[in-house]
Amino acid sequence: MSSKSPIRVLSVDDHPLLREGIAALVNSQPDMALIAEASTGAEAIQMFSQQSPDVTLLDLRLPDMSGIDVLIALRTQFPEARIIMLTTFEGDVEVQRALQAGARGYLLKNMPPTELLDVIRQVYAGKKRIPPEIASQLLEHMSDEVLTEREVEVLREVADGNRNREIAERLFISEETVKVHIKHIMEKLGAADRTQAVAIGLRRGIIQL
Amino acid sequence: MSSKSPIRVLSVDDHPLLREGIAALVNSQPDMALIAEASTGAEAIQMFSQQSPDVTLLDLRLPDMSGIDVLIALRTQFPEARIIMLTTFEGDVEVQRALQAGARGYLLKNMPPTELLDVIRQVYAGKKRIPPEIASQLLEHMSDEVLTEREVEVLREVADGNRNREIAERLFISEETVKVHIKHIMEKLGAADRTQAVAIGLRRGIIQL
DNA sequence: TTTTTCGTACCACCATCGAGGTATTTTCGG
DNA sequence: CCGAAAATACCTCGATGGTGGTACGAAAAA
Repeated sequence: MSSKSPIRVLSVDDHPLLREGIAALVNSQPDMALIAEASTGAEAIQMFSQQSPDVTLLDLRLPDMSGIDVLIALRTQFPEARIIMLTTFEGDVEVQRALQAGARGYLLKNMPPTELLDVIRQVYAGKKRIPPEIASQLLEHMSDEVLTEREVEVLREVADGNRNREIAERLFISEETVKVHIKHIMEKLGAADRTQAVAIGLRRGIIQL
Repeated sequence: MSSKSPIRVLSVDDHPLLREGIAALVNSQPDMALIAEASTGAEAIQMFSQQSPDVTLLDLRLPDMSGIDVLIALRTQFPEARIIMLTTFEGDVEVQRALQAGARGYLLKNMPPTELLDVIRQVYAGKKRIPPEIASQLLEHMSDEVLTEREVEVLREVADGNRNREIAERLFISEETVKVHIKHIMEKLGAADRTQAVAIGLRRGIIQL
């Protein structure tokens, strides 16, 4: 066992302090080695290409692009990439999209370090690992209908405080169509009005502030 | 200089990985020493009482209570406590409340480590230190009128998707009064309608999801 | 190919919201 | 003790939002 080569880990996060913590943790394990770090999506893709890490820890929020997009880019170029998403929040939509895009793990940043090490080893061994609290939250909205692209777009406009007429102008559609979209959004999210739809959309990670 | 006793630092954060990063960073400095850590507000207060740190790094979001409340509790018991708030977000209201409650510094977690070290030294030396980007954001809303307790309460109800009549029932006031409150809220926040008021309230940290 | 989903659009109708104004009581700081 | 601010309440009225129903073309899935 001690002769095996260590698990080569790439850490992608825009918080230097957190990267520092991950580095200390990973390097303290005899069977792991942090081989590279990145703080942006572009850097992440470059580093991955150069280093071909065994396991990649990927933050969901990066300065230049969404972690999901990095995930998709990496999995497209390197289908066998083993990637664990790391995030502060628990919007179920983000989790769902990450898993669909091929993430092998999904961790909250406030989890105990042993949990992270455990997940790294499991994912390296080819398994998938999602903590129970995230899995259950995911199941809760499993049967929910998903908003379409257009609906998300409209919801964003609503969150900006635009009136139906303004949204219509901005999206080059009629006010009536906007109403239909909003009706569907409220039905799908179980919201009583547009305001609650925005609140739910934010809580579930469908839109961002 | 080398004979001086080091700056004794207490780190309070519910993210073990981040604490690990802070520990590594602080302990790498010859003039600093991390003497204790805490992951909850209660722990933080206990640790502070026991250790009397020179500088305390305090996360804004803790599992048991708000970082602001911890800050207030500490400053009440120990008026000379030198506390630096550390957070992921930039709601100006949080910053303002923290500074009013006597925080000596306010840092975002994605800042470079040298910045943190710098602030620790400055605060230890008795100075206040708020990074320019936070200060400017604060100034932007300096002249804004502040929402009253009641208005915040109403805004929370609005965010939950309640209609005016429902809010009236829940708060035991008339629907007309609710309208007046909402009118004032929109005026103060510069919102076009209730929905945008909620979005702004969330962005500025006036209400939480 | 047929069926379903999505986006588009229109209509009528009622509920709700928001603007504008006035007024009373309480509370709090000067 | 007085003035300002806050919370309460009522009124009117025009603007906006949300419900229900129908419809059609395109694209995607079956």
